[in-house]
Amino acid sequence: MEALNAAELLAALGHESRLAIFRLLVEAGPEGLFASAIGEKLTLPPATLSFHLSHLSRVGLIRGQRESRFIHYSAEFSTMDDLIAFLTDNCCQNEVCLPKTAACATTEKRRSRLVKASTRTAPTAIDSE
Amino acid sequence: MEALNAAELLAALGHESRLAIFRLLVEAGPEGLFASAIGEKLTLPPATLSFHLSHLSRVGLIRGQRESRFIHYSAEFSTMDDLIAFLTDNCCQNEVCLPKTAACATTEKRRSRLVKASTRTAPTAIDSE
DNA sequence: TCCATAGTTAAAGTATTCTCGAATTATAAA
DNA sequence: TTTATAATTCGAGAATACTTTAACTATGGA
Repeated sequence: MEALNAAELLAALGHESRLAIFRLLVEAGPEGLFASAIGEKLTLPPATLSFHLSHLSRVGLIRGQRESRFIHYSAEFSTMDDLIAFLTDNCCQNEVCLPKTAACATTEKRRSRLVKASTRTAPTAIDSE
Repeated sequence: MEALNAAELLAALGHESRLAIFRLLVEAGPEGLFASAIGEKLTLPPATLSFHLSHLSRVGLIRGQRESRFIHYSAEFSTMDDLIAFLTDNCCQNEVCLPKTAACATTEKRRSRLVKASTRTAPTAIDSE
């Protein structure tokens, strides 16, 4: 996987159709789904579906693999994980967070998996493994 | 806070400047920062900064509060938390995830805090308390 | 009151993204 | 072969989003 921009990942998910596709694949788990199944569930025209699938693939959130005439898509869980880690990393300057902010509480657990890539004032890239 | 769309939250974060603003505020913690301090750190023209601050405010990711001549912004941690919960909710159909997918592992911990709002094929809203 | 500062809003131009029909590629079956 | 199916790429129009200058509002101090 390439070094990628967190903003790019978030922008990719920041669209109803792409988010729906991604959630479908997250729910489906490692087995994933065929493109046609996704298209049926979401009733998207083939060209539109393909556009969004390739966008999600490009940023590394999903992965497609041809199987005979079909293409089999699955979520890239590690990318999602890196993204979540990025969002919560260095939360509250690593001080103890307020009771409500569970997001911060998980930061420590994720930290070990985190590839450090963000500078403090210009957060930019996530290097995946 | 209003019922909001997860895609809207993600789209709001899916822009370099807004993500940088948000991360700055996440790092700053509950104390937050003045708008002017954000502008200086990121060197954004006032109008541009204001545009992005109001976008982030509108979707509920940050909050601004006037303090004399300054406006004091802080991250809405609960919104970020809801968003992360949404992303990982129902991951792998709640089966045990592969070793790598820590995002799934945290789903259970977050579930208790989750306001159920997503339908399976058309994920849409996050109701924040 | 008048001026300076912090920040927002308005408006308009520019750029980017989204959608979907039509054409195209890849595979498989008749 | 020829035909059918699964999916992608092309291309052009429509819709959104981004940036910026200029004008405006709000607050505080001289």
